[in-house]
Amino acid sequence: MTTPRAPEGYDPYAFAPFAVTVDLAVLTLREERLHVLLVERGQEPYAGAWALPGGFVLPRESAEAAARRELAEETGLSEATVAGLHLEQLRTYTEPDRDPRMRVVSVAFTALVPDPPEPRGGGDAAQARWIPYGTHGHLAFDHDRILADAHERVGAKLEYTCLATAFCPPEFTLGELRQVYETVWGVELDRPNFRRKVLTTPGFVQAVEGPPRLTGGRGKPAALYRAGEATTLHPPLLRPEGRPA
Amino acid sequence: MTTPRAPEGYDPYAFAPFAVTVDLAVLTLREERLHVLLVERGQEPYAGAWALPGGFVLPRESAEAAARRELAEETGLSEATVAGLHLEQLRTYTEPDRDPRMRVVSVAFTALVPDPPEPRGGGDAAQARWIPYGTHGHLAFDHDRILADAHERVGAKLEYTCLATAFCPPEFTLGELRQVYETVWGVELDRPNFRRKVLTTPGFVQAVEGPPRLTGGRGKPAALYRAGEATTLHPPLLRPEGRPA
DNA sequence: TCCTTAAGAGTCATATTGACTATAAAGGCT
DNA sequence: AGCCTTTATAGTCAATATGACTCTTAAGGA
Repeated sequence: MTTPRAPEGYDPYAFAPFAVTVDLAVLTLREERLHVLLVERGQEPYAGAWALPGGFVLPRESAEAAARRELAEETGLSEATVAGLHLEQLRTYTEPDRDPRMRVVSVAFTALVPDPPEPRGGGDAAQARWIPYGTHGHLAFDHDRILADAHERVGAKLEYTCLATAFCPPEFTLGELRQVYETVWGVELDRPNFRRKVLTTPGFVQAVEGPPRLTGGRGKPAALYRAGEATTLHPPLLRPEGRPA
Repeated sequence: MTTPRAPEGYDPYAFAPFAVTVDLAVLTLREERLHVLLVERGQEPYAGAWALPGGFVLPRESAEAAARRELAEETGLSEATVAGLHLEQLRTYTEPDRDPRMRVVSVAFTALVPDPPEPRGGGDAAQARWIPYGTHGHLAFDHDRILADAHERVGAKLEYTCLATAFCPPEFTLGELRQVYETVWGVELDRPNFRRKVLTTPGFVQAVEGPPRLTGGRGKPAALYRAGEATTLHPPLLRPEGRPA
């Protein structure tokens, strides 16, 4: 009846103080596999377990700023580089017992990184490493859930946005772009059909002028493309089989 | 350098306490228009302005539980009814100055309500009302942004999920379902094509047996349907014109 | 030189959509 | 009663988009 209603009637005793953190699901492609940046915990609880990188939101900082700061710290990338990366709020995790020590609300972000650098080991006893997605056991806290949510979200957004280019360097081949879809979705796509779809979607990619070709390894050299101005795909590029689960 | 890293090294002085609230964008359809549930603020700041309903998250409560509790309080619907409504986390708003008094992080939710009841006036001086979307002026705090984000999200999810049925009562006609799309998107849809799409999408709706028809007003009586078991639409039901903006 | 790998150009059948036409079945009016 | 308006529902047809393939080109490796 007299439960506090916000934003009227701020009573200093009407709310409990919460700690607010950010957790990052940092994804990248290495050697045709999806990898996640994980840190090994040095302290209890969950000492020795792997966890998503993250940290406290500072008193005068937004969650997004905190996430970018942590991302730079954990990956060793410069602030300027990190400023250009795709970083997106995923969801906020608020279960009262998600941290056994105290009430912590965590704003989770998904970050996509092309060309992953080796992470610098954390200043503490913890190490940070790129781990192939799915090969880590159970993560600390509710990070299994966060990571699964991130993977699902990224997979879904590949269908109807141009997100895939965020996994690629500034210039890329259509083969590399197709690899993104195949790796995240775990399926094989038909090359000619994928090519047709990408090239006929206005604004998805734009051809790079100049030396029109580049050879990476085996096979015929491929043309290079840059990300276009479009952000959404209409019509979408749907996964095979239909169901997005 | 020695910025606190979570989840290791919890230092009680390493983080500032935040207040955590929920804000609700409660949407419904009344008389072929999209309406949003707003409360009038009785106190400073923004006294007299309209705002989204919301309130503090209690010490042992998840944000989702807080949102459902607030939703029941503001709409006057029973807890059992509210338990069945579509409630979905939208995004978390964390700008340091979003509340001029103190640091408040707000987890925003979108709720969809069929058959809207008149809201009960709040216990305080504030009143709660259904307002046609777009006819409210500027809302308090960053609630303009939250409401716009909610509208955009709902519009996008209509394309590739079965969300539209959440706006409808348990049994509805295809005309009512089409109204949802037309109202949220602000477009007119071709009746026969819409019908074909809905009926050929497996699991979107299921025909109601028994008295196969019901008359609401003018025109030929329409058959009744219930929401099906499907949650996603494959292929999606895209907005006309392409662009989702 | 031959084999393998991948890019890139096409073809063809099918599936899905968008634009329309037509009929049916109600209520409101005159 | 007779007509007009409104909405539901059944179809048709052409334009698109997609999925499954084939074929050629241009590398690298053995």
